[in-house]
Amino acid sequence: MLSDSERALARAVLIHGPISRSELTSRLGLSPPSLTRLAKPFLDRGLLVELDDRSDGSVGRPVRPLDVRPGLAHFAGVKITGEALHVVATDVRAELLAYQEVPLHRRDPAGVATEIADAVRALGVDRIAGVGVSLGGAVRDGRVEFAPFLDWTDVPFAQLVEAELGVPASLENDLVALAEAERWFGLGRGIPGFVVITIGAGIGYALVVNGQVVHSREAGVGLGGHIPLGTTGPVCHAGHRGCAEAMLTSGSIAAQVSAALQRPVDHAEVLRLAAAGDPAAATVVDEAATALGRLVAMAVNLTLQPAAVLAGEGIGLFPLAEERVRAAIAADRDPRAEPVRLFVDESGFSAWARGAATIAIQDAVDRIDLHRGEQELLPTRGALA
Amino acid sequence: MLSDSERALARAVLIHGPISRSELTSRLGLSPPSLTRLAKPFLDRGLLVELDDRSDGSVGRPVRPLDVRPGLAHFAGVKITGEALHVVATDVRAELLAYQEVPLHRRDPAGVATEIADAVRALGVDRIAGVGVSLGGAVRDGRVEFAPFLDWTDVPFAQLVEAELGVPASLENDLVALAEAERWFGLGRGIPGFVVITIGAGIGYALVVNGQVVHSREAGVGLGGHIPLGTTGPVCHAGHRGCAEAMLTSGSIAAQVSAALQRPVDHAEVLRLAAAGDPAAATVVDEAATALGRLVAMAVNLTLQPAAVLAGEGIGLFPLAEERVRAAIAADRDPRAEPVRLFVDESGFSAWARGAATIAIQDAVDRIDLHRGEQELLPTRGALA
DNA sequence: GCTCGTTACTTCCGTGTTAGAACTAAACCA
DNA sequence: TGGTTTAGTTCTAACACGGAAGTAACGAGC
Repeated sequence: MLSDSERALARAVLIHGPISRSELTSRLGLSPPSLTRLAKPFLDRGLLVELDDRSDGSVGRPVRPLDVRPGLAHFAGVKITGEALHVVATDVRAELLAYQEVPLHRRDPAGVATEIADAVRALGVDRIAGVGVSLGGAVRDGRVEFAPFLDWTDVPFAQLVEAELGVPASLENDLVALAEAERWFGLGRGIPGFVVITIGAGIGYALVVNGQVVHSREAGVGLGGHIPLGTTGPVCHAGHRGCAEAMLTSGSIAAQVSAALQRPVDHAEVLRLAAAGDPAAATVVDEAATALGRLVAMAVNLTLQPAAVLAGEGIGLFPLAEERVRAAIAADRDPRAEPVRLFVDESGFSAWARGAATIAIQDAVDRIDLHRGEQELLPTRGALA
Repeated sequence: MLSDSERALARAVLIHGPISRSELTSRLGLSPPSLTRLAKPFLDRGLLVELDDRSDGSVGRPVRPLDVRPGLAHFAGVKITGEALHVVATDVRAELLAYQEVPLHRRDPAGVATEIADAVRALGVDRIAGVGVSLGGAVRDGRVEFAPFLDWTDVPFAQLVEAELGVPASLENDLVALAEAERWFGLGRGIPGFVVITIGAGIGYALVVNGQVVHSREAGVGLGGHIPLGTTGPVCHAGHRGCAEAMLTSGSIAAQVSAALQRPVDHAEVLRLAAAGDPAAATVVDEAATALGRLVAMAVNLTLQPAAVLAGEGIGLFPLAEERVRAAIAADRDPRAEPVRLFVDESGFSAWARGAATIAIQDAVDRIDLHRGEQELLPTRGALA
């Protein structure tokens, strides 16, 4: 519906706005006349607005930056895990308006769709123009091809959610969605390539190269989890010693400390103990930090991308042992190579749902039709009611 | 000089030709009228020709495939190592016409340029339209920014070679050039993404994602070489035990077998001994094969690209222990993931020079001017004389 | 306080690229 | 011999783009 240039303009303003036309010309490689022509329909329809950004002191005519109209629409994002739904409402830039975790009672597609609809409605955010859903597994064209933790195969899940909520639903793999969020609105904004590593219940991995998330059949499989990182660590459920899963997942870290202390401790308590100086917890956290550094180093070495975004609910160990992580990266990296830029997304679980919302936002941009209808980003009135 | 569509057409015919206009429409996303219009100037100037590909049995009007005019031009490719020049002459599709290795006597830029010019002329191939030069190090815009093995810093080497030979010279990092060759004319043709791993005097690594070679400041540094692959192997010159360099380079393999046999053997002899069943050589080769498999598995896991091209002068060990390599890959890979497609370029040293020639070919395509001059791909008469 | 320079943006218009519709070309087939 | 199928061409209208020139809105300097 949008031409390539129109879509590029919409994305650039969404990601980098407020932004002047003159900066857009260099960023998009278009001439000033083209910018005027392209921006007009967006302004006419009220999708974009011109800000009155009065003189900043420099000479010349002041800029009239373009921005997305405030309050244009809201979006919902839902990450499905085996036990719960993590649900967010965001604005058009994926800024959080509300976040909630609700337990998941049913596992069948129709039941999950119903619970998603209830949870999104319960956020109490109006004017939701789209909902994004992400989960671990293989996803294509709105269908869940394969989701092991729910035991789903070839489920047309987007249309189920769409039918329940009455707004367009978008479906994506959870790691691809997270990578998209970091690329558009997150820590990776403006960086052409980076790896995304998440630690939590499992190890997640995604990759951005040349400003594009690598979509691969591989994305749903969790290949990063079994990279060998040490020879002394515990054994993961697949039988590898010292692999990423064994060294870094919350469960494995908690189990190691529990064994050392002879009492059950959970991951959060491990971090508290380590921060308080408990030697057993500190040792495990230090080992994990070294393993994380090795994983980052291998990933950036083999992808040729000298930047990494760390995220996930288990990333709390990073602040406790940042020096160890950086030392391990440096040890596995050629000193002539660029230093690795590390970005840590400490938002935990909500980062996943924010990723899902980003997918909904991206799809909404692609649905804009400048030649028809009313407020294109918004659903029919009362759809969520 | 060429528009985007013209360049896309030229590249598609070069890479996939002979190819019909109708197949080009779907490949380039253009309409039949556009194909007619775009192809005409190429045909008029004699750069492309229509083949008389008589009826293939199917119904309908027979196709008139487009192809590059036979014998349109030749290209030279030169790979510089510390001790020698590897020089090839090729046709426009980087098919080898001649190959020669000549020892390098001088190390200064002007001297190397002179020896390159002599070596290219000595090939005795006429109508050379461009020369490509590749070497290990950081390269940009025809300048060698940094080449440790020659001790060069910021040398405008392309213009030196151009002045010596009188034909356009192109300069590129050796691994990027090799990856470009595999992508356009080699084993990776038609595959959207793959990793390139070379073994020989060193370990080389390059990456193709979304049909594009990843150009990175990192490319010249050799980051793949110190990936840890085993705990039992020898120690590399940087002090890592069991890293890719220690396990896989020709020198390290020869040294291990020499130590075991108490006499000096070179890499070629190691392969002969291993093939003949010598236990010491076979053990070292098997260990190397396992390490190679681990390296491939890690690279494909972390780049999300389920294909790998293996090349380099040390790849002779692959046929001897292919099963070990594949077993090692499978062991480090999730069984749910796609099987890794392995391509082995056994052309040894000439693959490097062919990569350099590919860079010259790519640059020649970009130099085509349909609105001026005579035979654009060819240099002024007698330039090489 | 007027002009001048500077930067931002717009209007006008010519150019070049694109694809739809209709057409021609060249085969097989009944 | 005429219908069917596939390939490719011609004609033409739409349109996206940028160059040239014009307008807008500021600060600076006299």
